[in-house]
Amino acid sequence: MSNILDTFKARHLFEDMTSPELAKALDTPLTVYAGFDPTNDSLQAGNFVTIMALAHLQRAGHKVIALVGGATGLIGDPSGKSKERNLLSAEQVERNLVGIQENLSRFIDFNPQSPNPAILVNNYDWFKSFTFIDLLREIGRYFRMGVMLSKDSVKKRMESDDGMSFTEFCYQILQGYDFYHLYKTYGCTLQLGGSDQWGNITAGTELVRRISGQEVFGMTFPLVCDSTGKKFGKSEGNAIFLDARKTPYYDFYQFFLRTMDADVIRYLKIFTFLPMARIAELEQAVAAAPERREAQQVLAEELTRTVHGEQGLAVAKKATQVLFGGSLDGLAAADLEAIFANVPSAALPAAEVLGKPAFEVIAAAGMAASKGEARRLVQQGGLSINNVKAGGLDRCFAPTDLIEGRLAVLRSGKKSFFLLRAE
RNA sequence: GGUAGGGUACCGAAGUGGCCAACCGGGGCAGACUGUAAAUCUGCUGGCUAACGCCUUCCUUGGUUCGAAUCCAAGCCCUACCA
Repeated sequence: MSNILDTFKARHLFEDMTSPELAKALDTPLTVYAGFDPTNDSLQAGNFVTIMALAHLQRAGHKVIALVGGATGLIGDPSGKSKERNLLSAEQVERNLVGIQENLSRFIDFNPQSPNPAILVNNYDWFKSFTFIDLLREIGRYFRMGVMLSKDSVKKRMESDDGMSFTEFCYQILQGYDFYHLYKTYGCTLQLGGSDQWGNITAGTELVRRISGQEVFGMTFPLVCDSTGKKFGKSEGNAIFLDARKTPYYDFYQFFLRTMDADVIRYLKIFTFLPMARIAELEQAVAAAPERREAQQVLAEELTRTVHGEQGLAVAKKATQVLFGGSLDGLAAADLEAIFANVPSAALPAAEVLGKPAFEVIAAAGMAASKGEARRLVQQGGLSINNVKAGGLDRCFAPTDLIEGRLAVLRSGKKSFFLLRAE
């Protein structure tokens, strides 16, 4: 357990800590927490680092608290945001909590029967009855204006054209109080977060110190970017979700399979529990034969298995095999239905498909946002029907394009599939 | 409350009476090259249209004008400084 910090460092999970004393403190089991934003009913790939950090700590014997920011989510964290967020409704947050715990349970053990179960808390539970007066009297007096104003997240926003509202400014007070509350209630003495959370985390450690005189710790991990500097976790502008209803098994698997060579080893360290020796082997493999994408495959498999289980992984791999294996000949409509169970699809009356120009059909089916977009796609040769390129605006749907007379697999570009049913 | 500046397409940002569906950059979507990589190059990126073209747009509402994103008035919102 004493080398948990070394593990973090070796796996790119360590950026900074509030005090070197933390290294010693980690020799005995601590209670640690990290926060998640309930902006959605599913966590995203961007949350993986936090999740993995907590999971490592739990495995090392520390007590883990996952905090869902039901209250702070109602406010919106200004860190790293150039604009104020839309506020969430309380009911929305409530719904999102359920999904988030489900996601977390894939990585972190919440089972109360376990020897060291994690717990999930919602800060709305302690903020809902807090009055403005309570806040000012009990917490506000411990916060110094100079410190608050000098936070990076505040300074940046003040300098931007949009400025900052009081609501957002107070975010650090709420997050700071979270830490105090968890310290008081559960003896929590360590908060984890991304490096963008530094200001909020220190707000907490300082509040605890001022009120109780106790030193508590904060630790941050680097924000994960790919080698071109883009924030990790988005594919073609869309977030990768852990919930299969939002991101199908296939897309989830593919997202990791498409990882760049330059990133894949680092990702293996961060996002998997594979032993470092195994990762070193894979590093060799990438250097020797990058085109085999062995490391990418392992990465995609590991994560898909963890999040979606063996069954989800099997579906994703089968689909990958079929789609990148070339022809769809010999596959029954029922097989395709199963493989594409989570792919966007639409059903149209057969009369609106057969004999109609392909671009009109894909616009009607919703694969393209407008006829103009559909036309563009077809004109530029970006549309494939059943894995065969369909060029030309005059391309029409023929009966032979429908497998068993009812199904067509449409693809735009290389990666984006759409299932069309004719009824 | 005062003063100044500002609100243009997904974002940033030109345009300041007709040549404007609106320069340019980013992003996005495709194509070529590839290893389902990166980099690079090419096309597209309001709606309808095979196309000519037509239609709806430049915060809102009115107005001036043959004609407005551009001028005027009122309103809404944002920012900075002052109070």
